[in-house]
Amino acid sequence: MTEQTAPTTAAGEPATPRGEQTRQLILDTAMRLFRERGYARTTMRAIAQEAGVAVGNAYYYFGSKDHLIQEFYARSQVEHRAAAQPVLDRESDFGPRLAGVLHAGVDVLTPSHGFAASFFKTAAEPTSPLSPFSEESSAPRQAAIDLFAEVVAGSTAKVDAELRPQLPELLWLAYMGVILYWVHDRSPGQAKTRQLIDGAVPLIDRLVALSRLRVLRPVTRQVLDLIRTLRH
Amino acid sequence: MTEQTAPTTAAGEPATPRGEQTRQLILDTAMRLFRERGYARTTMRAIAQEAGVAVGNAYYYFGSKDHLIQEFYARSQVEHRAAAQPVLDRESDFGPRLAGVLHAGVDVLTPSHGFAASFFKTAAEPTSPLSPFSEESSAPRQAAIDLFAEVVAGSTAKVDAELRPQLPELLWLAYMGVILYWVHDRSPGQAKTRQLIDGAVPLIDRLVALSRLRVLRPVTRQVLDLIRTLRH
DNA sequence: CGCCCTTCTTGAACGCGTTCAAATAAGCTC
DNA sequence: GAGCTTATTTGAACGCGTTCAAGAAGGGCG
Repeated sequence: MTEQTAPTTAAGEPATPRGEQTRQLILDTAMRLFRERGYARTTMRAIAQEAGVAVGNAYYYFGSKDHLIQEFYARSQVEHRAAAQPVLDRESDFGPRLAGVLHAGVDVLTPSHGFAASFFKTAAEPTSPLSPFSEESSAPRQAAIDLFAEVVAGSTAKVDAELRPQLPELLWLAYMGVILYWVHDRSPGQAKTRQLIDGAVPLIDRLVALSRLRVLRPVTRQVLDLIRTLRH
Repeated sequence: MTEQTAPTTAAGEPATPRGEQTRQLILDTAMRLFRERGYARTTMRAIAQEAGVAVGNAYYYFGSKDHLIQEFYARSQVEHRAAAQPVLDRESDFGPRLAGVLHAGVDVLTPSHGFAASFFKTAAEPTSPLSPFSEESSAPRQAAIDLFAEVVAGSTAKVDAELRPQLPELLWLAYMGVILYWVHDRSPGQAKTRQLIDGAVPLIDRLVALSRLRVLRPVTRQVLDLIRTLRH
């Protein structure tokens, strides 16, 4: 009652469509149940019942159960960006910046490790719009890549001129690798994923530094050519 | 009628249990339908009907629809091994051996690209027994790793002593990466995956050679330590 | 208010993967 | 062959994600 119910702005388009509250209600309920019971054991009927709506109503807002996950991704991405801010403000060296951002990503996801693992498969399906490589995910993906662009741009590291434009996407790819490991990581608190980050970052740091060496120029170019070829 | 029906060997255990024919029939039917219609659009009812058995009978032999895929993996692995044999016989240099084996793997999978992509997600799920990292897949995984061990063992390449025992598994991991790319590869005939192999193999070759250099010893060790730590 | 159009909501129904108690066939021992 | 045990086969039934025809609720306009 205290909330405004679907006001219409002076402009033609409604600021918040009527169903926005219902949408959020369903989404919040779904996330809660996913966390409580896991993805597979949370039924659409249960989500609808707990949210106090009909099953079909959930499908009015979300095309499928999988689409609820896409919302989860979007939320996580925003959280990741926020969690990374202090690191970006504080650090100026490339290594610590990268490590901080990677750790921030894992930090954000940690509470969801249990159920994130169970629906990870959906994201891995190439034909799925949920794939991180898909057209439909291009917005959150680009946001993530931009985050790594900030890691590079704000650092004092000197990067090979040819490597520089490719680097953010490569770092994002490395992040996807970290996530892949994290999903499979059954160590307590996913401690091994932390070790992976702390072990891999110095290597990446060194690799980036080495790419400028005259001797390694041909190799650098060879790698970059390959990557450019393989990109769609 | 011309076939032997469930003979019993002199030893206690039956060479072919009675249901083996039914099992193979269901499996062959399933593979045919997967190829014809894709994984998702092939129903268990359709498999059973085409094979001329009841639905429940399929579940007597295969715990789930996903388990049919596991059989597909096992078959593919055997085919891969066979397809790699000529390369292993012919080549003695590390690079060509590795490239040949990787290409052989893709060769074997190519006819199934359409439906392999659609069920790839099941393999990616960490909790699934179908995951290439899972306990249940350890037999076919080990067979695959052994194949890469042959790539190394039979080659004239000199490999760093510390790297050598880890190398087969690392190459298998690289192969998994190739498969991951292949699954997402929509270029005609998956030509880009071929480019990936041809581009990556020289790099791997060079990296392996470099690992013996005294200057790079610390880095090599650092990488290997990290890998050992991360392995479960 | 009465009318119309859009947005939202409902729940029964469909097809799917999967389960399971019951029925049947096969082999073994006497 | 009779009886027993194990291996195999059946198909109805369950719960799930999803669809969709039907209706309810708003809001704009005369």
